Amino acid sequence: MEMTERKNKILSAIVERYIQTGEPVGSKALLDTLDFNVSSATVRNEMSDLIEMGYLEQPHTSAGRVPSTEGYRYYVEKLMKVYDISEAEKQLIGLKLRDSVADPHSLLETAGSLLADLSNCAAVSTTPADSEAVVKRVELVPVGTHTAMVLMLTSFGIIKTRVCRTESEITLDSAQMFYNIVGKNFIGKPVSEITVAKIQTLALSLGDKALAMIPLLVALSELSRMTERTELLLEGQSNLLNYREYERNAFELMEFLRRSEPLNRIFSAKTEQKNGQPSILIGKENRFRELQNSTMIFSKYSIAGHESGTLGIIGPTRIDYARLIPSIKYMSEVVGIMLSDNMED
Amino acid sequence: MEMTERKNKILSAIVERYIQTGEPVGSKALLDTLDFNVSSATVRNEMSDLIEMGYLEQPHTSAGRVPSTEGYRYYVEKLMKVYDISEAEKQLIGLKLRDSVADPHSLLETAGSLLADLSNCAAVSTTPADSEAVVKRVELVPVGTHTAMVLMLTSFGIIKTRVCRTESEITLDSAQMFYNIVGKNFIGKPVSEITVAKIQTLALSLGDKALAMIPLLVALSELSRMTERTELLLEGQSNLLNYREYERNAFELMEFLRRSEPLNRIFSAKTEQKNGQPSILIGKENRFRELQNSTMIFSKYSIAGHESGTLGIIGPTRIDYARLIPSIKYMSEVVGIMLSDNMED
DNA sequence: GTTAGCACTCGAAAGGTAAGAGTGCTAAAC
DNA sequence: GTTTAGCACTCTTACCTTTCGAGTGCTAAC
Repeated sequence: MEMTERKNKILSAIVERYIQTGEPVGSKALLDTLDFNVSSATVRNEMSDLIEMGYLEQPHTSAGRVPSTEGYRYYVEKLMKVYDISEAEKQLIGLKLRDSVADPHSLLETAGSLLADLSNCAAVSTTPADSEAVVKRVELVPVGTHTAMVLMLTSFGIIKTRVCRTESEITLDSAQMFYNIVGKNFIGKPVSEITVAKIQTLALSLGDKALAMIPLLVALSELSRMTERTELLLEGQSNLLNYREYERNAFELMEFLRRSEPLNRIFSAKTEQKNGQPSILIGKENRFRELQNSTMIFSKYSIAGHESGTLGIIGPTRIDYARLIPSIKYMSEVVGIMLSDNMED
Repeated sequence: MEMTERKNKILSAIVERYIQTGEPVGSKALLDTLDFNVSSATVRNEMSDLIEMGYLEQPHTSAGRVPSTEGYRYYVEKLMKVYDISEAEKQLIGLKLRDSVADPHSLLETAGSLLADLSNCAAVSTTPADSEAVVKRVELVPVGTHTAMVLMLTSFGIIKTRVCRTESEITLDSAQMFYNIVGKNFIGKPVSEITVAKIQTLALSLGDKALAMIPLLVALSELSRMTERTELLLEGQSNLLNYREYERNAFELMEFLRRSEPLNRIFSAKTEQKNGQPSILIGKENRFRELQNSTMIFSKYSIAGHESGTLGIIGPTRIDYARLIPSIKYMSEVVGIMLSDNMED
């Protein structure tokens, strides 16, 4: 069967109405929405075609229709008219984000919470990570006789610090030694090369100085791990409780979101992020059972051209695609720009 | 009416059974639990006395009894036999916490998530804060030509850092100038004195150098704000969804927890934390409507003798007091010790 | 191809009944 | 005076039935 212009309009109207109300849509209720005059019977005929084509579903015989995963997909790809994000919203986003631009973690946290409020869904974000990052600079800031802060700057402009304690006193000499070791072995190398194993071999060659150096070097390797590994931030989970569709299994979904590995796997899957458009996974398109009643929309943000992290939302399938897709796109762009700005020079 | 030994035992049995099952406790059901032989009628008589005394409530005539706020309070103060926290649990806590001892934020996060798992409730914790902290040391670590990291160490051993960007290039001279200004005006002073207002007056006396200094000084003032202000961390909210008592209003409670001010107000209220015991607020004892079906148990942790933050849980009133109170106490002690250790010297 | 008409389906809401848990009271037993 | 058996009573829960209405699918006519 072919999609006709009228079928398109009807499907579109059903999806949009269902997104609004969350109730199955009946043939009569649609009539006011449609911009052409037909009877409910005609609409019914069209609807039953749409069911046959797989775009609609019927919870039970005497109820209205509900879009299927395929229906949403068709709507998103062919029918939806994407709203332009309003100037006011842009302003708001810019303002809020600028407030916490200082460190990536809090920027992503703010972005997530903003997105959660905007969408009435749960928002997820990942802090920037890059296993290909290269160590650009390392500093040791003595803070006490036995305490120092190790600071690492990577090629992507991300600065990470870690306080560390040593058994033996930190002297000018030992600091110098640390810089020597770091300069010779780590500066200019990818963070992935700063491993505990490597540090152990290094320690062997240090003799009795090893004891003083090891805690500092271990701290450095931990900084490297932090740079490689992304942190997953979750905001506004409680928003999900407002949806009928999660009445029964909100706990299951929330627990799922807490375990960050599956989400990370989704994000890192080779999703074809077509020309900068957010990725969308609707209902049954999700591989994880826990998400099959949900939709995820997410977008990678790039720091200086490198896809470094992800920003997105999770909600029921009847999410407001037309409004939220551009918001997420815009937000991830802004986040990327702000983080890129931070690494200037 | 007087409490008798038998009334005590009955009340105790009711509370403990209700904590376990969450169902109103009937007179017959109690008989097996009691270590003396009476008929259900006798128990009923005692129960109706306990209702008169305000320790029990009846959801409706033909249901069993449920402890009232006063009933729990009496149980907690007079009847409860506090379990000793097991060695295994101590070990587990120590192990998990040691893993993330590096920075206070992640330590508190781990502690909260541990507590949430342990209790099956939501856990809250606050990062250490002290408005009386004194600036001990400030460092400026240039990171790029226009980027530097400002580091502040306070008397309580807490290190905070912030990346900051300047319009004009950061030179050795400007760094020296920064150190001079800081040394003269801020070192040894309470963080509360580093205000934007103060910085503005300072800037006036700097003439054309002001432009270079202001971003750095503002960063410093922001660090001070961060030191004064605590951050509230929330873990395991989704655990609450498992309780019947939150079926209706889980959303309300979660939203309440998200707004951190009320919780901060509760924590900072002059709660008589008697000889190191955790504070307990049961049901109606809570001033906030949203918490009147809940119990909070929380304990302050001290860094080097100063109460610096709070660690606790929020759950239904039928929380396992006897097991959780010692856990929270122990955990807050350990957290305090670990954070104090960090500031040694 | 469209529409009016109508029988039909099914869920949600409302009412009615029965079962069961638990009570409160009374009067007798200890 | 305390304890207990006995019993009528209360109230919730579950289950069943009925009713109502929204919405359908089909047919025949336009």
